[in-house]
Amino acid sequence: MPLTLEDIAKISGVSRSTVSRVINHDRRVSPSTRENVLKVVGECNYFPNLAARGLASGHTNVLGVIIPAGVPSLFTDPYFPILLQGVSNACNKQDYSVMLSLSDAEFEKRLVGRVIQNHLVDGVIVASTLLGDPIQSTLTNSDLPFVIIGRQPNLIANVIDVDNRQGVRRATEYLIEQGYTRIATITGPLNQMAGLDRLDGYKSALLGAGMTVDANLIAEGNFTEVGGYLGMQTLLPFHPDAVFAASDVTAMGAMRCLNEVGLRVPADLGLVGFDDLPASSTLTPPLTTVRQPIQGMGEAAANLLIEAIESGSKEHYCITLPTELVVRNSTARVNHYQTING
Amino acid sequence: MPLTLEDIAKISGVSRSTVSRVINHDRRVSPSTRENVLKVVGECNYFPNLAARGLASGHTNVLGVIIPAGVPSLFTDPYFPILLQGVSNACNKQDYSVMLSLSDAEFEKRLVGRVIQNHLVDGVIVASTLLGDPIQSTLTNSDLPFVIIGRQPNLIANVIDVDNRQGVRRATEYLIEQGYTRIATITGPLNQMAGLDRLDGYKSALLGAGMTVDANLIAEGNFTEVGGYLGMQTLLPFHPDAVFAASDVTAMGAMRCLNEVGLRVPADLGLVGFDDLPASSTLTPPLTTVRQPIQGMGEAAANLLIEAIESGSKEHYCITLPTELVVRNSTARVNHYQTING
DNA sequence: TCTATTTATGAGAGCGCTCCCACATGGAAA
DNA sequence: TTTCCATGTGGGAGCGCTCTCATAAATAGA
Repeated sequence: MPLTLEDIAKISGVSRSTVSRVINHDRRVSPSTRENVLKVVGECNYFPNLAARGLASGHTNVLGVIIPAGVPSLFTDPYFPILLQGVSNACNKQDYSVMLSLSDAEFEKRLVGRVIQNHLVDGVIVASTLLGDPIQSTLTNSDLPFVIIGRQPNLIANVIDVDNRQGVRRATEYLIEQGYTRIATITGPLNQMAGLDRLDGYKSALLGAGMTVDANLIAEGNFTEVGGYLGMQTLLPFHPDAVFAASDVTAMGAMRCLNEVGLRVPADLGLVGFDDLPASSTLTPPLTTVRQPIQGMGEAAANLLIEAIESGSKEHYCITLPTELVVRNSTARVNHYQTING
Repeated sequence: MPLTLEDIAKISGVSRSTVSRVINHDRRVSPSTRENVLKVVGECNYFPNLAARGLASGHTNVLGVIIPAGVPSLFTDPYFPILLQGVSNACNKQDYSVMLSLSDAEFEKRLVGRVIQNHLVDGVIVASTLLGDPIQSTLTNSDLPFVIIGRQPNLIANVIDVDNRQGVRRATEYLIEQGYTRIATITGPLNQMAGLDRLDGYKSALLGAGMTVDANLIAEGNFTEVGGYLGMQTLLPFHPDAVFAASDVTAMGAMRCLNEVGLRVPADLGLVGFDDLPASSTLTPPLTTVRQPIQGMGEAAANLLIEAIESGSKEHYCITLPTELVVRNSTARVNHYQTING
């Protein structure tokens, strides 16, 4: 039988209220009493019953993380584990716990209702939503605080995002500066804002440099390895000399395709990814990529949500984290002039 | 303000107790009353407050999933997402929720104590433990039901495992049957039982076939891509003609290394993995591998845990799921005789 | 018909906590 | 001295459920 507040109070020779104040960091306790109580709490290995606390106080110190069904990259892209680790780290630091809700299509609605309504969580983080996902309106209509990762059009909410458009634009500009002229892209899923924004960044860089956007050089992918592989296959007949892949995993798929047909990166084609996954620096060749702080996004989302919960403020914040172009060997353009004449 | 049991009772014209019985599937309610109450519950979109339920009943219908710190493959191997999806599916079906505890090293002890002690979860699933991880004894000493994925020596507990040894033995035997004679392995981390068991299966197949175990043909890996890459590098000087990689991701790393030095799979080397990840069938060449039902393990763990929680039984079950050798092109041994003379 | 048994429902206590209010102190201000 | 407020502490109510027990109604057995 675990100890209760009452037990700790009795042992420390104070009242239940005082112990409650101590464990909730209430200032109105004398230092000596506090110290004494904390000692007993430590010795008895006491942990408050969160159900009771939740019932009495109306909050549980639990954040929900919802990953909607129908995200094809869930099983192949380390994006989600890394994001979860970020959320988890931020929560650990602030004594929050993480409730994970991986909905499968079948239970999606029931699940979301349950998570939102049953008062188990103080707020939710939605990782990766599809455009027009009903979860957005469900959450907006509830009065549960929430944070969405990845901006959504027309949605006033707490949003953590990364500057997809600018990051991709910079990467594409870099390819242009390197002298590539037939720059293709394998996009992300175009039912996600991140996919659209990255495509947009690619286009705007080309247009900004006075180049034209060639629909033949745009292949739709879905952030998966297989998507990258297939996308590269459809691009091949149009002879691109560089490819921007909308995620590192996509780039890996593209690379596999290139290996198969005997094309070399970067000798025959330049390749740029997006994410900067841990694995990307050890690819052959190491991948030039747009780094986004995935773990940082998880942390930021958790922190913003906790802030919203604890302040009770109805303000909405939209935090856009910067990206950074990481240049590696996959875009080390061979200087043909030198090669031919050297 | 959300509705309470009391509200539903008032609206339906019955007592709180009756509504409680209805939502808890208690048989002792007349069909007409039940139907009536259910209608009101549906119309009002009522969900019970889980904190209150938890407090009153002592259980929360929440399972904890603990992934200990220090698992290097967490971010690179889709094993964990797939496992989580399995757990999640089984939980969704039985109205349980999943509490995820990704401990980082810093907070590990506190976190585990909190999860176990604070009565937020009815039981925990430990995914992947390192040998001698103190979490085992912590859990054994608590009286919280738990299930460990992956057997542990000298641990009497609920265990879900896969027949690593037999699966690998079969795969290695297959390599022997194919005529490979210098069969190497890149192991998993040898501080995990799965790593040891797979190595053991490899050795036993060789010995069983009257072959010798050559320490030069054993490279230690850690289930990561980089581990596979480095492992392959250390094996190369000893000229293996086939490699069993202890995970598919490890095999991918090995393949990258082979590509770099210009060795071809399967022409120059046979390669076998373990897992059968979704991506493995689309590699070039498609990977021969030992399939383990990762999602099934997650489901089995959740089901076993829920069973243990609801029965209150102190019995321990050890469920070992079967593996299956999936033969693909990465072990399509070239028939040299035919090649030379054909 | 009357009691024994079953079945359906309601009332009350209490799970372990938080939060509000009441109450003692002990100085500082009047 | 009295009045005031700040500070520290204790007591009580009550969060929304579940669970045990009591009671009412319906059925069965004598």
